[in-house]
Amino acid sequence: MTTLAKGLAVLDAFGPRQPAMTLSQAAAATQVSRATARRILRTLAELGYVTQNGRHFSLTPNILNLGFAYLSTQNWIDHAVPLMKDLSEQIHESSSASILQDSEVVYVARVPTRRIMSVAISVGTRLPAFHTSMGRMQLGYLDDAELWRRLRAADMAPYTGNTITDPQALFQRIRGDREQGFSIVDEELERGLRSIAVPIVDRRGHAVAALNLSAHSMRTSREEMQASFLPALRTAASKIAMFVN
Amino acid sequence: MTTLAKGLAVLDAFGPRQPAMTLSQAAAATQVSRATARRILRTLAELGYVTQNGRHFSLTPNILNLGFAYLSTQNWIDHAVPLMKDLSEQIHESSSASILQDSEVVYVARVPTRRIMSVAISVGTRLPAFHTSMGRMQLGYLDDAELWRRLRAADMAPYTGNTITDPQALFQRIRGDREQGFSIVDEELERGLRSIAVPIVDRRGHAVAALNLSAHSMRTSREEMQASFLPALRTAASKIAMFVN
DNA sequence: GAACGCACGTTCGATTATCGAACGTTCGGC
DNA sequence: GCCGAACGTTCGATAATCGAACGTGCGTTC
Repeated sequence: MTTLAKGLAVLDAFGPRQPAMTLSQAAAATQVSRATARRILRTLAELGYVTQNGRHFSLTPNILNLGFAYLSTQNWIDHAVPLMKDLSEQIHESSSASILQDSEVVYVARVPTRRIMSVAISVGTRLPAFHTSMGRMQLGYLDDAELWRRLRAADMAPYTGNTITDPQALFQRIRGDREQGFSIVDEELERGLRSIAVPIVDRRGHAVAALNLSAHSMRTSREEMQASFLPALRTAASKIAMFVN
Repeated sequence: MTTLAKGLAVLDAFGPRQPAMTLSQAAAATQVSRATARRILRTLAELGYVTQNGRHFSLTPNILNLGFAYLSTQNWIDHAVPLMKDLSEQIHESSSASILQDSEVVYVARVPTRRIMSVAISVGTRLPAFHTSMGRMQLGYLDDAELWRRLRAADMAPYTGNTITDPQALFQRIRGDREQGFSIVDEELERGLRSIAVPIVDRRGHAVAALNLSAHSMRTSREEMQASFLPALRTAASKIAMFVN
């Protein structure tokens, strides 16, 4: 394990549970010696990524630069947000964009209306790809071998009674969603939550991201989603797609 | 310069201008040898922070984790967003929260309505503290010596004809804003933009952040801001303050 | 189309930063 | 106010790191 890896591990160790850590706590949390933790924290402090008051080290807003370096490389996101806002206002529901990363989707843009999910979704949030509409849509663009690899790698713990956990069933569902060009997921991640997603496809035909709308399952039926959400969602996605390279 | 510092410099080197870099480009951009850049990029790839396709390395969404590590240490932000949304809906204008970092404010939460600024503001965006309402409000909580230090350090390039660039005048303005408990900035950063900010104060009396509302200067007068925006803004800020430690 | 030049990625021994164990220090409990 | 434990710090042995040299692939020229 290199110093760089350890340093990043230290940064990663900070979180809601550990907003501030002493040298020893950081060492324990990242499995490095105290001497190492000391050097790393000193370096990070010099670079302005952490501050030390007393014995406790805590993160500074400077590390936002690192995190947002990724977002700033994805120029299309900037163009997507206003389009998503229009979409959200037209449908009166929250809209999100996410990209697929292994077996998770990572939210990269979000226009919320009222909150319906128990967990607060924001940019950077990760959700299990196999149980979300945006995840399934993007997984559908993988070839069979790769899709099966990820199906085997992911743990299929059910979130609700509706969660599809059978790999074979998931495989067919994902292939079917790809076929029809959209994915609707009904209360598989959370009771009362229904969402619909379409892919954002670049000019080479690759799905670089997915765009969705989500709503209360009681208020919006599957049919209603397909009839009234889908056309607007597709229009927005194709507009956004014009900005991806 | 340690390896950790160089590694972080490489991550930092990625941006809108350089979404993808070859090994040599990264080396040149960060002033390290190609051998060093090679090892760093290999390590970052192993950790999943960058991917290599062909000769080009690019960032993966994993680095968002790093950025959001900071936000997740600031628990109050999660509680602030719904309150800001209420505020924004009540006033029909965008609301933002930011924290002061040296001579810049860093946006940590934002609830947009229609867009009025030329640059898109999002979480992580930085603006010059001395020419923003949120910045001035937080600067007002520094003691004289520290405030003067930052006044001297900042470059005072005017953004519009209204921008206050005289240090003495800025000092008095900041002290006055602190006195009255709010700051209104009129078209100093961008023509047509007027905004009002109040501090978010912890129980020790420190300003941990600022909260603002911004509007078109033509549509909302200074007096109107103070009369109708300020009370709601103050209420929201004091509610948010209850969540800061 | 072949030869050249150039820039790139890669390799390897000298060098330097790094790590584990021992040391001094501070804090909390009794 | 003493003791014990956990903490931060130091320093020589060690292992990762760096600069210079190497081989390779690509574009350019004649």
